Amino acid sequence: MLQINYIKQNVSAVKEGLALKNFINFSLVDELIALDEEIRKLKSNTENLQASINITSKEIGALMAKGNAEEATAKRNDVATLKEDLGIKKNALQKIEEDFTNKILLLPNLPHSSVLPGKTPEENVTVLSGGTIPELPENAKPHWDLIKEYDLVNFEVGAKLTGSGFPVYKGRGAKLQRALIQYFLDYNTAAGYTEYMPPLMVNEQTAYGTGQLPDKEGQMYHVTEDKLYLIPTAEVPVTNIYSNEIVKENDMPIKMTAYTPCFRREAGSFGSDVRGLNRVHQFDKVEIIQLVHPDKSYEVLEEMANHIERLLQFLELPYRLLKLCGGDMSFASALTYDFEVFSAAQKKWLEVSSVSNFETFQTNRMKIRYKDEDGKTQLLHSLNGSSLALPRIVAALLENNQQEDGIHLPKTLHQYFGAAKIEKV
RNA sequence: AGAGAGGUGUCCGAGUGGUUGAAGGAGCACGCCUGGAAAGUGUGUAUGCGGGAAACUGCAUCGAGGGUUCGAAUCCCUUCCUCUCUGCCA
Repeated sequence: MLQINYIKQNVSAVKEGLALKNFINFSLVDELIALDEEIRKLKSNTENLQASINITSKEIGALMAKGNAEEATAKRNDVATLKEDLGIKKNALQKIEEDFTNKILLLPNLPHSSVLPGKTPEENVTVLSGGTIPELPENAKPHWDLIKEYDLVNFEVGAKLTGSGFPVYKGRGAKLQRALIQYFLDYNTAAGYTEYMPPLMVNEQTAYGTGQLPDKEGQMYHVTEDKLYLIPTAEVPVTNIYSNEIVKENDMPIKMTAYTPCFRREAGSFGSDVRGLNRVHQFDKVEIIQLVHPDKSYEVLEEMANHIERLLQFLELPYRLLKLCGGDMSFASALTYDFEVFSAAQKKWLEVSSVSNFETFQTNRMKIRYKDEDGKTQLLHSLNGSSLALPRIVAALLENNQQEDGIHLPKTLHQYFGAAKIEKV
């Protein structure tokens, strides 16, 4: 959520930023400023009324104590008049405030000054790349064939149990999941991230904190009976661990990692994007999250990107890093990098990690703050990134490493998987 | 799931309608005392929003939301959470 004081002081910069994010309803900005003025006026109005009521009430108390009932009654009547007036004004204030809140929630975060314009994924910029794309023979198979051939993942059974997009991992397929999760967590904790295991369902307040609500309501599974949402990413519960906290300056940066399944309705997806493991409703992901001093957040963003890049190097996958253009960034993000790996048989770049700096957009909603040297309360910056999302990593690992005698796993996984390759059955 | 008890500041803890934003204690910060430390001692020590150059000041907040009242931490309703017992259960 943007801060109204900032908006008021930087109207044109705000509008430019919104334009970069393809948000062109500028009149909303002007409307918000006008509403804020109105709220201020009404507020001081009601507060003054309340102040005189408070004073008179104390006077009544004093008069009662003295036994001066007559004067007390007179004062009571005064208060009654004031209260009537106050009631009307308070109602008006409440309505305007609601209106204001609903409207300011519609504003996306402003992009960082380095974000380039653009409306579609095609306009993202490749910042760097690494690894080598393997030369596969003509008959190389896409992962959806390999998982059948090696009996690793069964979509049909998943569809029977739940529905499409809920894979059942089996045997070595299941073990590969477990190995990857274990490896990713070890890699993250070695870098100073504290491991968490959060709940997989969150309440409304928590979903609102990281920006899933009200923006992405339809993308989450909703347990209506208990008013809970299945988490679309560990970011939601884990970032909220510090909601409504004032953290000590020495405790920054806060570095957290968590493995969770992620649940996404993916309404509106179709075509080859959803083939095999490319897009599913339930998948495993290890996430890294940092809460940092605002001066450090962009430094930390680079650090997190480096951290993820090294992980992809250990996995020996060909990768590239994209800097997202304004129009392709998420609602809450100020700057986002996407890591993609090349899945050599389907000849496709697949997004496996998204690293973002949200600046104060989330922390403002969650009220995650610290005290600066002057004793003033300031918002932290929040960042997160996947390290990593499993299904597409698995897709690329299977496709890129397929050989005559089986799928050769990268060295770093041998110990975790308990074997150097997945043999043919 | 049923019955009961309870949720107060960083922590413990008092407070059942009227200078209570909240006693007392601990902790913490600064000062005094000390060769240094401990002990002792003095002062200070919540958050949000608004006004003010500042001193300071207004409003709100005693789990959350609503209500009664001139006035609520205190009374009523709703809701969440914690604990104890019973039930159920991995």
